[in-house]
Amino acid sequence: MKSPGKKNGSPPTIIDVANLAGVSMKTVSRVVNNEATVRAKTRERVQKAIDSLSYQRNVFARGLRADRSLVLGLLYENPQGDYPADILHGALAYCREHGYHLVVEVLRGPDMGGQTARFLSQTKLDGVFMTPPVCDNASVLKVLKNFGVSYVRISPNKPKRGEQYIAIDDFAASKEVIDYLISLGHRRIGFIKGMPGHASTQARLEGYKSALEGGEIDLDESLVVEGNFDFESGVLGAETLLALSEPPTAIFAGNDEAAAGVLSYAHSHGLSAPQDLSVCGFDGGTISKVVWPKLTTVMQPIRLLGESAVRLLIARDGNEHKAAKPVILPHTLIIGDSTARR
Amino acid sequence: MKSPGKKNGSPPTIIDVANLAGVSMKTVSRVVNNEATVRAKTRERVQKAIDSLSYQRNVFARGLRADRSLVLGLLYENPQGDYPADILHGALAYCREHGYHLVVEVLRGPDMGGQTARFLSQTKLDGVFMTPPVCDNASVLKVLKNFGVSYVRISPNKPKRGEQYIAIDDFAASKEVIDYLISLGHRRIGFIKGMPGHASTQARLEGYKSALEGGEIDLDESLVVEGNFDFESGVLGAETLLALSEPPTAIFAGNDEAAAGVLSYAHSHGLSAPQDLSVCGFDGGTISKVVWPKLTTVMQPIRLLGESAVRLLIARDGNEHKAAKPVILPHTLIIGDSTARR
DNA sequence: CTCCAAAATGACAAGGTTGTCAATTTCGGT
DNA sequence: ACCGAAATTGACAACCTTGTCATTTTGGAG
Repeated sequence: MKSPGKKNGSPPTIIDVANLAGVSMKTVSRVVNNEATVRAKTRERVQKAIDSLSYQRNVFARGLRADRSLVLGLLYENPQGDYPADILHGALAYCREHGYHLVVEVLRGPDMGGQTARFLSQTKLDGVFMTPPVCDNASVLKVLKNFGVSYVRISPNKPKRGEQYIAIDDFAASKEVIDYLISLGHRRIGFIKGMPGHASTQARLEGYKSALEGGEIDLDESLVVEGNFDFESGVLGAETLLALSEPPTAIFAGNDEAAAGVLSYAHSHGLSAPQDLSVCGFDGGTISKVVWPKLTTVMQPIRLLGESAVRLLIARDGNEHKAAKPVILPHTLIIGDSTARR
Repeated sequence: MKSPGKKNGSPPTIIDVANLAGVSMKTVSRVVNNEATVRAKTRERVQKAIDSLSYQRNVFARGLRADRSLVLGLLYENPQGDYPADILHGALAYCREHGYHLVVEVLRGPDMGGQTARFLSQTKLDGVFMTPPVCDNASVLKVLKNFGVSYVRISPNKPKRGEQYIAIDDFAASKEVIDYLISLGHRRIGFIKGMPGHASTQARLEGYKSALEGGEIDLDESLVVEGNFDFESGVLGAETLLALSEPPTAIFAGNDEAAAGVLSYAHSHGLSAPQDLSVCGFDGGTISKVVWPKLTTVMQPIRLLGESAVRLLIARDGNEHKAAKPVILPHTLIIGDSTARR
């Protein structure tokens, strides 16, 4: 079963297209690469030939000749859980659509910069994108600059003006959650922080504070406890908060996994949610849907994060100094069964 | 910061190595490709030159010239959830280690064979691996054979003797779970099946039956209900089972997600696990750890599945008729908090 | 020591694309 | 209709590796 339009076994080359369209192979190359200096009429004729032969450029020949490799890199630290997996899925889908490949490198330990350097010197990459905490690692960023590799940061810590990054509006999303809890009559709301150093940890805390202020509730520092985005920190956070002399009636955990920890602690101590305690998470992935009760949470478009990162890198690939505007993706407040009127 | 040993900007080529070692580039090529006909002494000299220049062969030039592309493919249907993500992770890691790339293709709808054919005619692949249900799709397998692409099936339905596939021993694992429940004193054990057509669905059911037999418990068909590996089917399964005039004291769901559904149904109907009902899952991923109570489940080495698939493909790439032995990976019974003595 | 087969090595081309730069065409202004 | 500048197109080399096939070297038998 051969694909239609082929005369012999081997796939059509740029020369076949050129012959059919009656132009030189260089002009075909120009069309394929979307270069500007081709007359519309010529372009159309070439495109028709491309379609009729279902020509696809040979990735290897291109990679060999051009300076671009058509390979992008994803750097991250912790390959567990929904978050990186979804990023990866989104990125892969978009890469494939556009003929790019994706290599993944997991960075670990103290010398991330060195690992990055080794990685880059072995693989010629057209661009790199990173999730926290890698995207906030100074030595990694330095190496990337030295190698002249363009990069996109996902949810970075302190993005500089004009730097290319992608994020959601953690501040606003967090504020929405707390506003919702306040609207349900809650006035003592616990907050379990995310991983220290993560940009979103800080932004979500600010959103929390801002919402309290808007609701004319005084901030009680004892209601804000440490955490790091995992199940165990949810358990510990709940333990601390519920041991207070005046415990909270609602807890906003740093993310869904931590919220699951809160639920778990509550259940095992005879508290039922949402009757005795309202719980909110953040992420909106699988976890929020399989725990009982289903979490009220913020849905992040995580796949879209990965997809957007790749889109930006591909758009920039070649066109060196494209304006680098940050991309802020939309979020959605999901009302689950884990929150109730006080 | 350049990598050590490079004189100018561009990386060393096979010619640089040849000059340094005092041989022809062809001989270097032979060493790099581990071909047999190189004298030990020569090989050593070349290897030293390779090391001192930290030469790495250009993937594109190789791909262009050689018949092999160094690209493997992963075909699957449903890119959601832990399972495919973990497969992908394991596969990607091993690919990178060995200089291979990985492209991912999601097949959907009725014409999987046609999609596969289109995919293969566009990309020269050195091998393909598939998860269920793609790996059981007859038209896909036929297309793969027609194209002469070697493939590995993960958890296939009816593997033929001598065919290359990877799986865990679902039968034994399931039996272990039921044996454990029996050892806790349970005698009425509900079983929620997995997705129809999946090999593991059948194997786990057989394991269930075998264990009952071993425990001298008569099979009650009403305790076995349909399902399809998702949360909702766990909810529905629990509803059906718990509505029986003589309901089960323990339920073994098809996988963790379905088990989470069972827990959810139980909780919302005033039953607490494990006191009123023991629940078991299957997979051992994130879900089993974030629900309350933590699930008793079977841990599958999912990442290892992906890694092994790639390992087999790479080993076979080139050496056409390597003996194709099935690979059975080990599983582990994880005792959680969702099961208790009856 | 010579000869021969087998083993080891080398010379050269080919693979499909894009960069460079030269050649040709187009088009606005006279 | 003609000129010159700008736009468009084309010829050819180069990218790096491996397959083919010829050549050289090795090592053992005579």
